[in-house]
Amino acid sequence: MVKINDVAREAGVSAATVSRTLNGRSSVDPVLAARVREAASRLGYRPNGVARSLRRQVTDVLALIITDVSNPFFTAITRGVEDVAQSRGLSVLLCNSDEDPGKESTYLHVAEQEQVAGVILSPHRTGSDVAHLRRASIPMVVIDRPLDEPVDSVMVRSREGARAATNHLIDAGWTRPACITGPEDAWTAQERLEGYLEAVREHGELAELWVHAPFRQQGGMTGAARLLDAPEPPDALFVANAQMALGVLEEVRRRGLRVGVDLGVITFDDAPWAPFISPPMSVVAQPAYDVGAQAAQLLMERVKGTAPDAPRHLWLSTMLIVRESSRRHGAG
Amino acid sequence: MVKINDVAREAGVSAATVSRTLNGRSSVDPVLAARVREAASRLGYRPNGVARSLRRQVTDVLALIITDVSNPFFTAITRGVEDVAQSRGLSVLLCNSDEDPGKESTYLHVAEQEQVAGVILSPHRTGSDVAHLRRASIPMVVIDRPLDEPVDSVMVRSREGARAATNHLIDAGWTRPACITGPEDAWTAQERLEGYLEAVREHGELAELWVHAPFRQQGGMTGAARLLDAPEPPDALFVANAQMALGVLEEVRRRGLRVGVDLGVITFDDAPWAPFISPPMSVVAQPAYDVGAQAAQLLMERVKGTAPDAPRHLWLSTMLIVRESSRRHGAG
DNA sequence: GCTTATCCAGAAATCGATTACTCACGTCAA
DNA sequence: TTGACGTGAGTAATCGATTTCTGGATAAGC
Repeated sequence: MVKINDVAREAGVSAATVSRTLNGRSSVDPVLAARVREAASRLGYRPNGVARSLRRQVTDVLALIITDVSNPFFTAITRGVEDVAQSRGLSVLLCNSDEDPGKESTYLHVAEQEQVAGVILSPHRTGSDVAHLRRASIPMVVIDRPLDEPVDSVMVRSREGARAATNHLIDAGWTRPACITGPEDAWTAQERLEGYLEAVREHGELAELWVHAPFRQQGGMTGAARLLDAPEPPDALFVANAQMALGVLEEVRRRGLRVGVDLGVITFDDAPWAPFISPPMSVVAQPAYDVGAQAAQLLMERVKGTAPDAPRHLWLSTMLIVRESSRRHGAG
Repeated sequence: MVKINDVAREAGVSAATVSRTLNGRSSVDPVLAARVREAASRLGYRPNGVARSLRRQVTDVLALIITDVSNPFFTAITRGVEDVAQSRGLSVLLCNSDEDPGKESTYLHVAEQEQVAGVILSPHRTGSDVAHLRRASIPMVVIDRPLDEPVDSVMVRSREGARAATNHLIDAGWTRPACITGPEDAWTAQERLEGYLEAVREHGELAELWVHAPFRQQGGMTGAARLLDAPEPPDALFVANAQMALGVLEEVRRRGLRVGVDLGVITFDDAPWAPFISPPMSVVAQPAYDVGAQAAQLLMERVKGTAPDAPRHLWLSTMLIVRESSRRHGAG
């Protein structure tokens, strides 16, 4: 490895001058500067980021702590974060917490230890412990779920989306809509259930049918099975995320039910495949990429110190996209 | 921030003893050790990872440089890498190069600057410049595509998979199978095209029909359009990745063609939605998660120095999964 | 009982950059 | 001509942990 002193020797100046030249923070004689630059490129000098970070007390790294990149919602968020970070010259440390408070807290430790410039966190519970980050004054932006702390956040109006989806099912003529939502301790799961319940209650007379299940394909399967095995099964399902929706489809198919005829289905998340399944899936689209990009933006401002003291809260809206799975077709 | 000296003072010992106690590399009087541990936990001491990395000359971070996390193949790889890394106490720096040599090389710089423990790279071209990493003696594992360097690699037998897929189309009764593959300069695109050509040539008499297009949904659309607009269009398509396949479906649908009747389709990558589209998509499944997990494993051995000098090359097999889209159904 | 080996804690060097401080040299104004 | 001031380069301190070096105390061996 070629170090700053090697460059200094090669250029016949001091290390300080090399540093000043390369960082441009203070003026350097053009002649020396040229010599430094020439020497640096001849030797292929690349400053040691670790040493720099230690001295400057900040790194060029953001930590992104989410539950699971495989979830298309988070995949898109990740892309959004990475794009913004990249454009600002930062890198992203990807952390999957898998809804496991232990993993989440391990990663929060890591973020602190590695002195990341900032953290984007999708907290498992509203009580996630970020005291350490706060103490280390590492800026943070929370996404997708709230946190009991005064920090910036970028959220999605889940509840409204859920309500709209459920209302749409009812308007389409389904009479027993049910909700398959995520785990009880997941805020988004609760919100979507709430939205469902609001819609159902607005219409009176309707049964309130729901189950909690893990936010995964398997969860969708078992959730659907439990609902459909009930004495009075639902005739339509509002599903709380895309991965679950695939499980629901699996179970529905296994039972030989026809989506759009025997059963209406609508789900959260406009996964890229939604238009192509049979029948095309109606969805509540979340602006996932934007959630990531905006969160990264807010974080950058905090990192640079150009943000106001008070925490900012962005609420992004969902969009109801009606395709076929939620429409009621005659059974012919 | 509480530092090692604070702990030392609190415990009434020297910083060296605190370090020794907490790292357990050398023996420390049990009484002192207990005092240190107690002090550390009372103060909530967390060693500064940057300082540690500077001294130890390695970080606890791996760089994963891929083209795009949004591609389900890479999403799964990412998960595989992250799981193994996490179990070994390392973190993953996620880098999307978007098939852009510039971005790729920027990220290789970052990896070197940040002194990552190792790099997992899906190189854009076989000539990607990793000389710097080599000079910095940062271990590396290459995935998905080869590199003109003697480094560990984990690859997929793409060509065989492509051949099997094409043979399957032919066996199913399609007479003019075509291939929609990735960009000309992408190795996997070439390999899959080669596999297609091998199969076609084995059968003699068959037309060789193919187009190159970007490995994205849009690319699949335009690729399909170009093929289908030809004077003698194909009657079956072998598509080189999942994202393109969605584009192909879009175009096919736009033209009112029926998959499985007017047109056979099979694609690379068993995306989670493949069974659920209409008709269910036949695929060549790649062991994506394993590619990531194995690569991480190999890398860990290199990092620890327990690997043999000679580079190791793992070749993982694909699996042909026949569903409906590739079968030939009567047009009635 | 004396010498040698062993063990362990503290002092100090180290990792590689950045930056506060110091000082030499020039310029300009009085 | 001299003093004040400004510019810019070098010296050395600094970031916070790890680790080598050093020396004192104890144990073992003859």
